[in-house]
This record gives sequence, C-alpha cells and structure tokens, in this order.
Amino acid sequence: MVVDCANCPLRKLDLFEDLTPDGVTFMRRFKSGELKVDAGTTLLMEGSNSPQLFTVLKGMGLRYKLLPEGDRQVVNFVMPGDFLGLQAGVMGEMKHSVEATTPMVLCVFNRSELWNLFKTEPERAFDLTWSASVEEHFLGDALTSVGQMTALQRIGWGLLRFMTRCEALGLAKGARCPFPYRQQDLADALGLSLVHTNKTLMKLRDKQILSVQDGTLSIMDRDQLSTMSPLEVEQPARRPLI
Amino acid sequence: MVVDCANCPLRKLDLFEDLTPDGVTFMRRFKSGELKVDAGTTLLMEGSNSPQLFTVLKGMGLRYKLLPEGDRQVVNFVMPGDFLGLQAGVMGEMKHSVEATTPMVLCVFNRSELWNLFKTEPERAFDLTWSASVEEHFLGDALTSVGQMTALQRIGWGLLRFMTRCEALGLAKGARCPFPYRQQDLADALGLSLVHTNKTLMKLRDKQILSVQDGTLSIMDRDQLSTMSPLEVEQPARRPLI
DNA sequence: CGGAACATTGATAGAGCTCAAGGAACGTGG
DNA sequence: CCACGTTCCTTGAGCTCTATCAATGTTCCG
Repeated sequence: MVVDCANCPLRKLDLFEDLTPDGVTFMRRFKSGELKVDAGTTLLMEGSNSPQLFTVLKGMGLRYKLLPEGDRQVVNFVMPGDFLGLQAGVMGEMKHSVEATTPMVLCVFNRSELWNLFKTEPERAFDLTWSASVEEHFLGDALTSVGQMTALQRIGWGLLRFMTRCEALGLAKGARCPFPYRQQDLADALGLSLVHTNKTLMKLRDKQILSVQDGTLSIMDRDQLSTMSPLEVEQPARRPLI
Repeated sequence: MVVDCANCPLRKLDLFEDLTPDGVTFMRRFKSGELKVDAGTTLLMEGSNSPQLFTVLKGMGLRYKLLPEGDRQVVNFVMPGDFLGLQAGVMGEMKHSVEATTPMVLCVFNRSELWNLFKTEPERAFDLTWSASVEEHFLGDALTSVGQMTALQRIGWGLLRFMTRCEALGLAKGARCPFPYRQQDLADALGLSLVHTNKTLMKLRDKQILSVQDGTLSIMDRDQLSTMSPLEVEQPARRPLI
C-alpha cells in the first residue's frame, strides 16, 4: 500500500540524487506514513505550527500568502519531490499556506524526528539545507520576474519554467505537460490581474508560442519563448530528495 | 585585532540566540579570519563558486541579480548578522551577487569546513537551515509586496521593515536609523522606476510619515505607516547567529 | 572650474487595472 | 431531461498608476 523508500519512484529520476543503503534505512524510519488528499485541501496554513512534514509524491498544489483585503500572492507551484513544512520545522511557524490543486499523495514525516535527523544523519541535514536553498533561489528568480519584467515576459518565463520542471520530473509528453491551475492562480503568482493574464495568454496563443487549455500547457515555439524573457530558465540541477 | 567568537558583539543582542561553550569553541575553529572591505566591493558574484562563507559583522550591502539588458533586481538588503554564501556552499554556485554598500567587516569561514560542520555540529547545521528558512521567508514577503501592492505601500512596507531590522540590531536611535542606499537601490528592490520612487518618497515626506535624507531614514508617523500596507511588518524573531 | 553622481521635477505615454458583461462547461436537483 | 447555479474563461471600454523622457538642481571632488 505504502511506497517503500527503497523503491521510491521519484528517486529513480535523474533529477534526484541516489541514496546510500543507510540513507534508505533512515528515511524508512523517518517516514511515518502516507497521506492522500483531495483537490482543494489545505495542507499547511500560514501561522500554524504543523507537527508534520511532507514530501510530495504525486499531484500538484500551490504555496501562497493571503492578504487581509483578499489579495493573494502565489509563492510557488508545488510539484512532486517538493518538501513542505520546513519553515514550521525550524522556525516554528509556516510563513505561507500550502493547498492541493489536484488530488495529492504525500510522504509524511514526524517533525519530532527532525532534530534526530540533524543529530544522526548529517547527509540528510545537508540535503534539507540544500532544499531550503533551492527554494530561496527560486524565490529570488520569481521576485526578479515580477519586479523587472513585462506581463508577456513574466507569463512566458513562468510557463517555460513550469514546463522545464515538469520535464525533469518526467511529467511532460513532447511539448505538453499538465497544468492544473486556473488563470487566476497564474495571475496571482505573477502579480498580474486575471483579465490581463487572460489577454496575454491569448496573445501568446495567437502568436503560436504556447497555449494553456484543458489543464494542459503546450509549448509550440520554445525558441521564441526563451528569447522573450531577460531571465533565463535554467535546467533544474540534480538535487537531493528528502 | 580579530573578534573572538566568545565576545562576538552581535551575539550580545537579544535578537540572537546564545551559544553553548562547545558551540563557541567550534565557531572559533570554523572562523578562518576577518575581512574588511571598502564600499562598492563585490563580495560574491552570481554564478561563482566562492570558497568562502561570510557572516556580516559590520556595515551594509545588497544582494542583487543583474539582467542582460542592465536591469537589476535587489533581492535583499544585507545587514549585520546575515550569512552570505550559503547557496554556493550547498548548491555549488551563487544565484545572486552580493555587494558592499558601506565599508564592511565580515567573519570569514572556509567552505571546506562546511561539511565538517554538518557532521560534528548538528546544532550549527540546524542553525544554517534556519538561516536559509528565514531568508526564504523574507523573499516570500518581498515577492508579495512587489506582486500585490502599490508603489506607496511597497515603499512604506520596505522602509518600515528596514527600520524594524535596524532596531533589532541596535542600529536605530529613536525613530532614525542609517540608510546608506541610493533611491535607485530602493527602486530596484521594489520593482519601481527611479523617478516614481523619488516622487513617492516626496509624498511620504510631505505627509510627514517618513523621510530619507543624508543616509538616514526617519520615521515620523509609524502608526500611519504600518496601516498603509496590507502586509504586516513582523518583529524579527529570535534566531541563531552563524 | 568642470565633471560625476545623485536627487528632483514636469510632461507625456502606455502597460496593466477595474468594471461590466457574456459565454462555455459542468454538476445538481426537480 | 431540462433548468439553474457555479466556476472559469473571454472580451470590450475607460481610466490610473507607473514608466519613460528630458531637464534642472545640488553636492562633492579632483
């Protein structure tokens, strides 16, 4: 029923680093179970202090912050392999919420074991720090995108980046990948209004560069897409999987 | 000449957590020296793989990313207590540059010792992860600010946040603190043009809310300032110092 | 004195927001 | 099986915030 860490389907991907047998043994003990949730479930809430940490096995979601007036900033798209809850784990409180956009399956870890991890598994601890750095890197890029680019560039960059992540996870088929989000979600991620996001997507579709339809993102002209934005979309580096 | 970790002036602040005697011993060994740099020095360069890690002892700087067309996104203001170079330390490459805005004094650590730190000092490793999480948290807030707020709100939020950090570091006197940055730096941090930043600052000065002059930020009406922005400026939490 | 760096100001234009409405797809209950 | 509500996508019109362009002012320094 539950996936054994030794056979973790994610770790088979080139994207993720291999684990020593000892590492597997520890992960097995660290893992306290699996969680399946419906689309729409809130996994972690801003300000909360969840006793659980997660690694995404399947499905997609959103990290976001809500503002009092109802505005929302989507901080990142959540995909398989992402580690959730680290902030609560070390700082004692989540600084953003996480919500499932599709049904999801998650590996569950006990926060109480986190300290144990640092004490007995320095490799894993290093990996955690790596995770946090990767996230920080992404946020720096996102900030640059929202701060310095036009709507067309932001959307181009954001969707190309999404496709690139999907490819690294083996979720893409040809130039297509799943995109379970609403235009509103994309707008909130890029600091744009829904209406303008829609019109910009139309423009990209008319130009035969990309299209988002029926939960699928298709990139028709990747070359042109990548020259549109001043911020390069990097190939995701091989990284540890927690 | 060189500050002994046991007498680190920063650690005396309430903001930073205390260290056990063993912790001090390790930090002493980890620390390989001090570095004094002039204003304008580039400490770390995007894409580089610096062999050194730093903790800021004195002075201020900027983290930023450059875009090919000359645009720049300031990712954060660098202040005493900040840890620099973690990305290169774990991912092998800096994802942004760091530059000194004022003369600075930095604690220098050898990157080669980093792995040793994880192996023998789990408390310190935990602290590093904490650092990365704090930075991630800040970036999330910055993204929210740039993505969802007006120019007036962004500048109000950004400067209030800066003042709050200064206060926690004991750098503020009354409602004043040093602000060694140019308006262009602030503009690049908030995703605004220089001209509009200037006009918005004028507005805030006319309204007697705050002023930035002669390298000093003065907040005249903190209550009004904090109600302007939909994103609250939090009191910095007590955190470890590396 | 001349130049460099930064702050300030006015005028103009445009990117993106808001408002308002309509259409398509889908599930639910009568 | 149809009516209706809900959710999301699409489109048009008008307006505002912010960018851009272009000068001028100020301070400081060689």
